[in-house]
This record gives sequence, structure tokens and C-alpha cells, in this order.
Amino acid sequence: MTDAKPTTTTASAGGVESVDRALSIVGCFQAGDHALSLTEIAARTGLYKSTILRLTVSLEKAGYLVRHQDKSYRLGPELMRLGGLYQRSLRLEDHVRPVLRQLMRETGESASFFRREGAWRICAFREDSTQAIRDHVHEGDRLPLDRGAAGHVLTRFAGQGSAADFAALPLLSFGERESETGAAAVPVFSQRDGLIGALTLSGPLTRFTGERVAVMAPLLLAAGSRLSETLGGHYPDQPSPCA
Amino acid sequence: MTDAKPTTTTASAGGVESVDRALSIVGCFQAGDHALSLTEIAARTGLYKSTILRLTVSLEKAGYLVRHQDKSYRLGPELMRLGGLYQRSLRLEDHVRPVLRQLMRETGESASFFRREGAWRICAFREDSTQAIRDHVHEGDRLPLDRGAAGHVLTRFAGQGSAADFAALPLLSFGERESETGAAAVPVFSQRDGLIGALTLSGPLTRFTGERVAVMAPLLLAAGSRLSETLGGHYPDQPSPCA
DNA sequence: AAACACGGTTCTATCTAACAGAACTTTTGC
DNA sequence: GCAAAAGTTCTGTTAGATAGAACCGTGTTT
Repeated sequence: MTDAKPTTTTASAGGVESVDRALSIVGCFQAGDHALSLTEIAARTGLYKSTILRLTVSLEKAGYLVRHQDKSYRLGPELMRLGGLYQRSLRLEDHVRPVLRQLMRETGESASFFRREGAWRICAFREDSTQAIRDHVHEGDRLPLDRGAAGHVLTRFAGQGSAADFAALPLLSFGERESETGAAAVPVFSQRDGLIGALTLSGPLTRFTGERVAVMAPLLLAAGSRLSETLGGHYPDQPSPCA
Repeated sequence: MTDAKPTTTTASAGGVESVDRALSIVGCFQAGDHALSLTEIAARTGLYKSTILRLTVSLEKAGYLVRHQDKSYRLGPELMRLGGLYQRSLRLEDHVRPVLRQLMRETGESASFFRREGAWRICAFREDSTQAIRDHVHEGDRLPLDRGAAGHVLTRFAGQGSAADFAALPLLSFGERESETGAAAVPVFSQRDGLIGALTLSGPLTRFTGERVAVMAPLLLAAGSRLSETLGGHYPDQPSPCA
């Protein structure tokens, strides 16, 4: 074994060890990586090169990795195709995307929709602000659930939320995850699934002053309420049209 | 073995069989699938349920699948994160996206950037037309290389292209891949890699008349040339600024 | 020109991980 | 309530996967 240890283990968790290893190869790619050498992958995963060579043949066949002539490995296009399948399997884009676009137009800040997945929140949809200074989150990014306005919404409204919870909306954060980023978020409900996500505005702290938040808040609340209604859910004091 | 046979085989191709199997589980999800049952996955992959149950534990741990309380499986968020990593690893978005947006604004049709990956072409970036009637391709989609204007560009200009090839631009297609879709495409070059992709306009045949194509052609050619220059490549008769 | 370092590739003895598929349990539909 | 279908558990067998040494090719240094 080379000096780094694989982070995955099947000892107590079930699963198939060689699948774990293969996916750890894919998972060792990071933002900013253009390509990785065999040696670099070995260093990052702790797997023997001979093991990697065999595992990567399967990954290449499936389109998860591409090997180039200089022997380097790059992530492959099948990941993007599957990522799009995942995003569309949520069946939310037609509802969420227009609302994000409008919020971005109205407020000038980046508008995102986060979903909870286990102990994380996933940026499922995003419309970046057109301003040069903005926070950088990408669709697909996985962020911690215990930090940021969206994380607080996804935690606090998991059980539908009380009147006091709603009265506190939008939930705000100042530099919790990224020291210079502010955010405001509200919940989104559907009829079938209850809380399905958090609608969020985010940007640099300098643009999240009290005055600016006072302007954004009613727009965000209205958008969250309207989107919930579109999906068959509703905020309190606004009965569902189906009720 | 259940009645369907797995499509992947390692008999002559190398690789690790259980990794092939695991990835065939992920790969059996199709557009329109919201969730799949264990039985449905077994039918699509030809794997025993007991085998699937073990393989999916690894896939769930890695975030590629999510198992819900009703026992169904859905694609997981890690795919979207990795898909985004792949897209950004191309290091093209900052150059390509603005050009696609402008082309879409100027022409009203969907603008895409396709890359070749083996025997396929991948839609790496896309700006959908805002018109209600438009063709439906998504970023990440994999399309055949031997059909469509973009496919012809990626084939014909692989070796830089001759003067006659450039004179024929933009390459056109009418209902080759989708019977009601028209497309026009030009190549994009970079200094380091030569042909890196095809810039494409596409839409319903009814909007790809001779007159309409005559309007689009110079806009598309200018965009392809400009984008190539931005990336250090160039079209003939337009020497590289670095030369 | 020779030696060395590094990255990538091949090979194989060993062992255990993975599978097939039966049996069992739970859920669903009639 | 019962049958069918879906999901889950179990285990004997063996073939597949690994560890890691040996080898090869390329680039650098002396």
C-alpha cells in the first residue's frame, strides 16, 4: 500500500470493495483539476498503480474517465450526462428556474435552490448574478447543512415549521460558510413531499446590509410562497388552492 | 441469471467485473425515470437482486444513488457534482457561454457547443432558445457523431480542414438525427489542441429555411472565428494574433 | 555514454471477496 | 384472507482481485 490510506471502507458498511475503490478514484478529482496522472491518483487514493490501472479500464469503458495520449486521466462526459439526468429527475426545473431568474433580475443577486440530501445541502439550480463581484457556488455543489441561511431553513422547516418559524423568515446568514458571503433563504413546500428545498439569495456581505435585506425580503418571501403554491404546497395563512 | 443479459462484459476488455456491474446499474436510469425499484433494475441490468443489493450499498455510500423509504432507488447528487466538475475541467465556460448567449439573442435559436468524445459528440454547453417551439437537447447529452451538423463539423475538421471545407461553412443538417430539427454548425479551434468543438444553432425545420439560414450563417461564422481567436486558434485568412 | 530517477506497465502467487440462486420475509393487490 | 410479487438474507464455491515485485520507457544528471 502506498503511504495514503483509502478513505472508504466496507468492513462494517457492506457494499463491494472494488466498487468503493473505483468510485474513490473518480471522487479524488477536485475543482481546478484538468487532468491527473496515474501517480497522482495513487497518491490521492492510496491504491496501488496496478490496482488503479485495472479499475480505470472499467471507468473508461463506462465513460466516467477518459485517458489521454499523455497517459493522464480526466473526468469523462458520462458524469455530465448522469448529472443532468439527476437534475431532471427532480422534475423541478420548469418551476424553479423561472423563479430564480426573476429573483435574480429583481434583486441583482445570485438566486439558488438548495435541496437536502442526508447531512448536506445540494445546489440543484442556480442563476448567477450578472455583477462582477458575487459568491461562487455551482449547480451540483454540496455544502454543509449546519451553515448558511439555506442550511438553517432546511433544518428548521423539516417539520413544516411553526408560526414563529415563519415569522422569522427570511432566515439570514452573514459569513457562516464563506467569511465574506451573506445569504437570505425561505422554504419551498410541495403538496406531496412537504419541504422540498430552500430558495436563496446570496452575495457579498457588503450588499447584505439591513436596507438591502429589507428590499430583498418581501421579494424572496413572495417567490417562495408562489413557488410553493405552484407545487401544491403553501405557506400558513395562505390555504392551498386544492384544500 | 434473470432474463435480460448485462450489456457490459470484461471477458476481452479488462477491467473489474463488479465495477462494470455497478456502473451498469447507474447507467440503466433513463430520461423520465423518477425512481426505479429493485425489480425494475434487475430487469434492466440482468443482475440478481442479491447482487444489486450489495452493489448499491457502495453506490449509495458514494452518493451516486439514493434509496428512499419506499425502497425505490434514485440517482444521487454526487453525479451532478461530478458532472459539474467535468464541465468546468474543460476550462471553456467563461469563453463559450457568453458567445452562446449572444448567438441565441441574435438569432433566437438554441445555441450549443459540442465536443467529440470517441465516437460521440457531447453537448458541453447550451443556451436554450426562449421560443416555445424548440429542439430539446440538454447539456451533457451524448449524440451520434455521424449525424447532425455538429457531427459533420467534428468529423470533417478533425484534421484542421481544407480551404474547400471552410468555404462550405456553416455545415447544415435537416432532420438527420431528429426528423423535425435543423442545425447549422462551425468549428472552434484552440492553439494548443486544434479542433476543440462545434458551435451550433438548432431548431425546428420550419425556422431553417434558406432565408433564415442566410441570416444566421454570417453570425455563426463570425462567432466561431472570434471564439477561436479568443482561444488562440484561428480560421484561415485570419492569422493568429500570436503568430 | 552511462547512471539514476521517475512514471507507467506487466506479471503471478495467494487468498478472500463476490456471486448464484435458493430460501425466507414483507408488502401489495385482488 | 390468500396468492403473487417484491425485497432480503444466507452460504458453498470458485474465480476474480489484489499486493507488490519486476520490468520497461523516458527524461535528467553527471
